[in-house]
Amino acid sequence: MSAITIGQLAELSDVTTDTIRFYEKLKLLRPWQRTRSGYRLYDDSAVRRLTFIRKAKFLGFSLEEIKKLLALNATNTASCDAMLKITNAKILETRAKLQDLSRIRSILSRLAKDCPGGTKPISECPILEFLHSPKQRKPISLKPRRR
Amino acid sequence: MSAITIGQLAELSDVTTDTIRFYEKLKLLRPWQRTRSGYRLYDDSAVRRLTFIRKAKFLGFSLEEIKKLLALNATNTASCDAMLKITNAKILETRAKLQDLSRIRSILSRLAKDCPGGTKPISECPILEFLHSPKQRKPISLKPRRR
DNA sequence: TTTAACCTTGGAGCCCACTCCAAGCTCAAA
DNA sequence: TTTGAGCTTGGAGTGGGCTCCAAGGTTAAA
Repeated sequence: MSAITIGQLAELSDVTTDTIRFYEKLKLLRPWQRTRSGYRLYDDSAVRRLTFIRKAKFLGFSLEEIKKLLALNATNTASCDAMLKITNAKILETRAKLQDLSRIRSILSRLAKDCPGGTKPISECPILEFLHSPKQRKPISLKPRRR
Repeated sequence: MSAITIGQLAELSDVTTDTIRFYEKLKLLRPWQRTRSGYRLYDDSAVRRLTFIRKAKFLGFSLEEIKKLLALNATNTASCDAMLKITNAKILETRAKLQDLSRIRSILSRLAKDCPGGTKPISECPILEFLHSPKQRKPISLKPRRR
């Protein structure tokens, strides 16, 4: 069992010491113990825990959500079902974002295609025209579904 | 030329008066004039300007970027080319975000597919296993398989 | 004339996930 | 023993886009 300092943990986990202390404040991570002088000491499980946090963050979970994931992980009563439910919810969330973004991309692409570019005066630019037009027109619909 | 108050403009544009004042602070929008008592008065062009801002925001432009768009729009020397360039940059940006999200979705989907759900103890959950694994390993690659 | 709704300003607060700082203590190497 | 890197704490700042508030002035309708 190797005890490491916060700086070493930071190095190993590719985060800053500030981030580790910040996670501690949010109760995501606690040092295994402290030296008499108050230095935080961590064991290997801290590295695994930080890996967990980083990967979950990468998948789009907020730190609050990650806290729940870690809590779930710590129980021995919970079943896979719980994780699957959370994952499915995140999939839906991600799909919704993808759809929004994809709609935006297609609008932008159409505008770029319609814009002649070159030296045509900007007063006739179809992109600016679109941005000024009060409502979505037939071929391009605007409303985000939620809000 | 109908002069309207900030409240009426807000109503017409579906934003709050606070937002309008906030945009004014950022120099995105100025009242056409003030009454003697200091009330802001707007004309129709303010509605169009707010429409412009809302639509550009929807397309993913930041308020700072929108300021530049509005400036461009106000010149009579600029050409379509400038708008096209900005639009193409935003398309690239959007595509990058789409790719990131799409990668995340495919990882999540794969994890959901691999998780048996039901009452299987969470200690054997492949999703948690993935979150703990230090690097992407063989069976679950972070790279999308197809595309 | 009264009242309620509207407007004014400056400034603070919010969300999220950090990031930076100051003042001081501890530790390992030379 | 000295030096310099590393650690401690609490608190403030960042960014983007608002959102809310207090204290007071203005306006339109009844």
